[in-house]
Amino acid sequence: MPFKDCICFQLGKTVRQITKAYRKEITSYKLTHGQFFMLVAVMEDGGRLLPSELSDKTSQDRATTTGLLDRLEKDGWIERRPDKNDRRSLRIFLTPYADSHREAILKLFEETNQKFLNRFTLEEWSQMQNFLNRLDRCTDLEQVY
Amino acid sequence: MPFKDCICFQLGKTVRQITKAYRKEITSYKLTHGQFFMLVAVMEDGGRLLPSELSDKTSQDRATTTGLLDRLEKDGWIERRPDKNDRRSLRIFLTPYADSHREAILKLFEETNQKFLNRFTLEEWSQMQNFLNRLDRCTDLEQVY
DNA sequence: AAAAAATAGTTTGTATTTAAATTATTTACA
DNA sequence: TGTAAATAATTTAAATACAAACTATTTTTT
Repeated sequence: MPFKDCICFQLGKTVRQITKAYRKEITSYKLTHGQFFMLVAVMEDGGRLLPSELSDKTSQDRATTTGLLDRLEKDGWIERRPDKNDRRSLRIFLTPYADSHREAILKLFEETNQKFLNRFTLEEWSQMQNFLNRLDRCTDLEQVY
Repeated sequence: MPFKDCICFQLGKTVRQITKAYRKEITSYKLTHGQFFMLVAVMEDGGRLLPSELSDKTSQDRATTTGLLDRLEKDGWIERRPDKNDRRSLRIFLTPYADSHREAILKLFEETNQKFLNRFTLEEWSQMQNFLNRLDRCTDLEQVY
């Protein structure tokens, strides 16, 4: 099997290219694509989520999430506040600045995604999601077939 | 559109998970997944490629390729030799050590990939590739529909 | 209640990724 | 020929990714 037919390579390549396309769309905000997605994940719920919940939601490592939140906080998009019931926990809040850009950012997120979706029929798209889910599920290669 | 239906998020998540599965498979070698893929790309042709050719082949940035080759060289897998015809260029060669592991590594590469392919029919697989290629091609979101 | 285990989040260290700048060399062309 | 443009590879700097270790707190178990 030639290298270019490797599933991991093909997916990786596509992700890198799509990421680049997103980057181009969000240049007006001083955000990396990782920060952009994390911010969208926060904005969608209007805040109050735990870092660990955001970590699950974005499917990213906790340490990675910490770093993204660090930079979003430093740049004035979010704020960490202690949770009242569990002193181990934090709640992530949007700053007034972020709130004032919430609509625009969620719209940009939707529109950019739509540009990709436009290339597929609904059926194709659900087929694609089915494939991806199947790959996700078979991540533990030792499982019984 | 909820965050989890975002194409970029879904692909990214799948890539992270598949990458993790590969990592588990290659633990016997002291290689990261990025180094593993680069090494496979070198081994497939038996060496002599330029860094820029490897960069194209693996769809990775040149700077990234430089870094991966640095570590492969440091760990004794490959060697950079000057190109005879163009003094700007380098040729990447496998060391005897790498050569002695070539068969095993290419086999591991094939087998791991096969474990993923097994979950799909041939038709599904070519459908998936078609989708990925379409996403690749529409990376420039401004192109005419 | 005290000890052990689990959980939330961070830190540390190394690797990867990318854009932008840099050096050295080769090619194109005026 | 000589200068400009292009090419090959690297370096730099900042961000992301992730395993492993760590602190603080809560939950479970004995």
